Amino acid sequence: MKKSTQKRVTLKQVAAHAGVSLTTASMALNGNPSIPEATCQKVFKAIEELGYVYDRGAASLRSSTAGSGAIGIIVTDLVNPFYTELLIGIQQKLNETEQTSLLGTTFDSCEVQDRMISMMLEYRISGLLLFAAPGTSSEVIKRIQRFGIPVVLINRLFPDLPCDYIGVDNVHGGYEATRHLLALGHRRIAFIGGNRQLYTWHGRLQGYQQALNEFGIDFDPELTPESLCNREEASNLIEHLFKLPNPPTAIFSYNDTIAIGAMMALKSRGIVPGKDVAVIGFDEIPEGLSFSPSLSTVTAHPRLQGAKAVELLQSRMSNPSMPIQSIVMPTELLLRESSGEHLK
Amino acid sequence: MKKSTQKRVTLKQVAAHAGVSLTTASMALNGNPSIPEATCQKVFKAIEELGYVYDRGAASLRSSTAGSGAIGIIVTDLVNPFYTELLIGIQQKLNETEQTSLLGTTFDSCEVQDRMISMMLEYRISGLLLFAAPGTSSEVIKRIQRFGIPVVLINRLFPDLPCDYIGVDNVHGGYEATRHLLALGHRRIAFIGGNRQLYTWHGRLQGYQQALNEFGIDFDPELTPESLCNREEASNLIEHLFKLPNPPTAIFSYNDTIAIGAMMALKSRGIVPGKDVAVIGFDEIPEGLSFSPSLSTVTAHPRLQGAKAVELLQSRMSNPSMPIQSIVMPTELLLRESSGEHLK
DNA sequence: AGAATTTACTGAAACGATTCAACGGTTCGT
DNA sequence: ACGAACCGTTGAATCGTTTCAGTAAATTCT
Repeated sequence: MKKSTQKRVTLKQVAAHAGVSLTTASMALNGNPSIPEATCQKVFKAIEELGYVYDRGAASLRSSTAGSGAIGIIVTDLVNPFYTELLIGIQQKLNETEQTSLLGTTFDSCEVQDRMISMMLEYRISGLLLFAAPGTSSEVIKRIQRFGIPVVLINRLFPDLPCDYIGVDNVHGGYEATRHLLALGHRRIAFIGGNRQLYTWHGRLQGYQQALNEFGIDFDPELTPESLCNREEASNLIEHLFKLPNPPTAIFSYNDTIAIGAMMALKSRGIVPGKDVAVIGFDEIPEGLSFSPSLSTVTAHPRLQGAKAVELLQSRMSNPSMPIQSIVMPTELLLRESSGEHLK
Repeated sequence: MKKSTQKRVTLKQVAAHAGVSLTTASMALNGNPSIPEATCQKVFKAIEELGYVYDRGAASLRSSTAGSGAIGIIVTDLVNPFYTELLIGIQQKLNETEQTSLLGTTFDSCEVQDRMISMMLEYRISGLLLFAAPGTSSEVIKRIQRFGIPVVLINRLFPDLPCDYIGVDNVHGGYEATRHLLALGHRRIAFIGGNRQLYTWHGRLQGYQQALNEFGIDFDPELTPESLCNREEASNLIEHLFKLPNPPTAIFSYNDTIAIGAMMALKSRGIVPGKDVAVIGFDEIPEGLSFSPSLSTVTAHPRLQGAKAVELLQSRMSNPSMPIQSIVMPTELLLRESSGEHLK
């Protein structure tokens, strides 16, 4: 019942308690080399005894150039496990370096994203990991950069915008997946899900087309239906696709979530993925492994990508004049059950 | 190539540009009713024209009682989709109310958690949603409360600690699941995974025992092996369990992640879950629906729970003297394929 | 030994907002 | 017509920290 919402202990009180000046205390706290060990000890002892906690807001007020030290993370949609995997990688890395993060989820809305960015600017983040919502204008990013805040774009590249970027090799991933299906003997291969608003979609489509070309197969637009990235939409796609007079025998899916939705829809129609129809996804989400049949996929190494994104941001933060980096991570074709065997 | 890391525009400049005093500008910004519409317009026009961004750090410096306005979220382990679901619910709610969040992931380590809490205190969060790591001492929470920061505990209740709490009815959930299995004719029912460090584990076990009692079945400690919450550990559990002279015919799993790991292990041994062995999980993660057989589970409505946790924190923040709340959400038995049919 | 440097520390001015007491001017009540 | 109440506005103090310029004592240099 004690209403002891104690007033915050300030550094001034710490200084008094330690018998030094405010300035000395501040310097001791920041490990300024001109403060001798003994004095530091006194200050830290006082901090301990009084239960002092540092006020980052006040601190970053004076040193106006640096931000609060926190880094912002904006992702579009936690519902897609790929983002969760990415976030896990990011958080693990941040834990290592003991950094704090502001998290925002846009749920694919640009307005929400704008609001989020404004908020983060108000909180004076020191850096931003941005997984841009579809339709994001490059102006939005330029605005952040104008405040001197480093930005790392994840999986979404803006032409003509000087900005660090990390992504995966969508073209090669799409190429490898499609090529594998072609090598298995498939000739009607669909590329399903995702949409042309997505930067990654274009790359994966390009790889798909490249492989088709190599095998001298004509591109059939009917086999590349677009969709949002959820299971329900994927189900509709399958519905539509298997009503065609000449349905596909293999499916390369924009991502794993869609692949799983598609496989569920196939199964409910009595079509066995991995046997009647080959399926390959993209991303590598954990669910792909537990699904029957287990999902063959082009892995983007999402956790590693998250970790690398943090590393990139950190090097940018510690060295603002470093040349712009564009990291394209190699993809890897992960063959499991859903891609099936060679056609007889 | 413009090195135009422009200096931050301050409210003072805005005031000058609008032809009013700093005080007036501040009040206009905060919607103080004593500022007439016309003046507000002038100020907002100036804000627009100068590209002013509010500095929350500076603002929260003066009004020392309130924090920065951001709320902290600490979860243990994003790898378990349950937490992701919870986080989705939290983020959706926060988006509605346009609040910013600091996210920390402890990966089940108390030291990391301590560090995270300290950080969040330094950033002066206005409230904390805490999914406490196993082994967390109640002292840690008391410390936060001493700073006058509202805390909402999720799924982990500390006896004798006056603190808001939201969780699910573990006992009833465990009871219903077990009872259902008993009603199907099962008599060897295992309760697998989780461990006694977890508050929720005890509740679920209690419900399990209660149901067994009701059917006059002796509790067999061999049927309640503990484990960490991941698929590999679940697999080991199955390995061990099905080496017993008298293996179980039904499994009630501490959570869905373990249930899925267990079912994968069963399948790889040629045992068909939903037919040879009944399985029921707890939580309701999306993966449970795509798995074959689809996972019967006790849903904790994770997204709703996340949303409600935010609501609870918000009411506490707006009304600090409100009596302590303990919200226990009802569970619901979600019957799908894995629980099977009545034994012949 | 006297000057120059170093060492250990400090006072005071920032940083960008909030907030309180106070201002002159209009309107109201009686 | 006089004081009270109100309105729109403002100057100045304040929050907790950093940082610059400066000081007095101790050490080094020549």
